[in-house]
Amino acid sequence: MRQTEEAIGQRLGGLNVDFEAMWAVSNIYRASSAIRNHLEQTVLRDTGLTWTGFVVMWVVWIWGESEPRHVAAEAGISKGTLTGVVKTLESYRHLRRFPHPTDGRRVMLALTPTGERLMLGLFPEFNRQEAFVVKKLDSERRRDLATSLRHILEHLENT
Amino acid sequence: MRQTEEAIGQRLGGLNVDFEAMWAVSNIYRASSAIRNHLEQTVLRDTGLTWTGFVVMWVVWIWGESEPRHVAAEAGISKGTLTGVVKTLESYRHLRRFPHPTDGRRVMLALTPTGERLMLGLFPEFNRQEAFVVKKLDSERRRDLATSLRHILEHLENT
DNA sequence: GAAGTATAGTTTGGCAGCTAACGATCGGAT
DNA sequence: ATCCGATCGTTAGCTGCCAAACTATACTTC
Repeated sequence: MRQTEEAIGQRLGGLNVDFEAMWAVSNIYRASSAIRNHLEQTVLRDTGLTWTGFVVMWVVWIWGESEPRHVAAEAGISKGTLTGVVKTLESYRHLRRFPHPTDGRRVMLALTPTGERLMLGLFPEFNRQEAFVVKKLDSERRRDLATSLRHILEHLENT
Repeated sequence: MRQTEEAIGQRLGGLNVDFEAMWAVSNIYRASSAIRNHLEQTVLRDTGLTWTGFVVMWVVWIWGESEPRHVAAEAGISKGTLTGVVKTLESYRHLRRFPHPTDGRRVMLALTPTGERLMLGLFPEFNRQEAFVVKKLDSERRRDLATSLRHILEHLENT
């Protein structure tokens, strides 16, 4: 890691680089990948669920019957991706889709009983691993981290 | 966003949830996705490069001639993924691979002259967008953010 | 009833992401 | 010289990720 910083210093020394921004963005991305891998290799491994599959189930679990565009927005993925993930979760019998009562364009999503049971058993484990991930940060730093990231998200959403 | 928190409070109220950890992890992931999209839709769009394509070129640019497993580690992706991304970058003539002088198992990677020129023009733009991404945070918060994330990364790497 | 505009969700094409297994190569021990 | 264990990079299979285009449906205006 220190070697990396030296190599970067040497190559980019002559340029006018915003290193604070660079490290912030780089670390967000790397932490995100590492966390996803960690969760997929621990809690999610035996379920066959991917990170995104879990998140989609979680959103439907939280909100109850929902519509695809809303679930996609809450999960932070595109509608096209949501369609693909729902297809996968349907094949696992964790989630089902059915027509909207009055609008033929719309679709409703809900967890199956199997999916509900899975979430009840899985979420506490998932949350324990989330706590493990941030274990080295004290409470204040965790809140500051979440707050800074929310500011970034809001800034990008208002662009 | 506030509605989301209310729905979560209602569903998870009876469980013993570490909300700080949950929000920290969730926001890391969402910020990461949003940042990648932003960069792919702005600076990288006209180049045809993906986020990961850019990162791989950047790593080879910083280190000079490199080997795949090293580039994969620096870029935070698996060796299998690195092979696929290198294939894409080779087809764009941005990067080339050639045999290791003495070890038949190993491969060397280097940017082509075209790739070097692209990085010289692209990186300052990329870094400007990185600065834009974190624009709403002051200098101290940016450093704290990068530091907290590095602690998370180190913790996960030592598991 | 017809036309125009908008919305919802799906499909398409292409790229990325992982793990696990594989083939090629290397180095050490015998 | 041969064997064995380890390493390197690639391949296979599967899932996720996007934007853009498409089809079906809804609503408003005339």
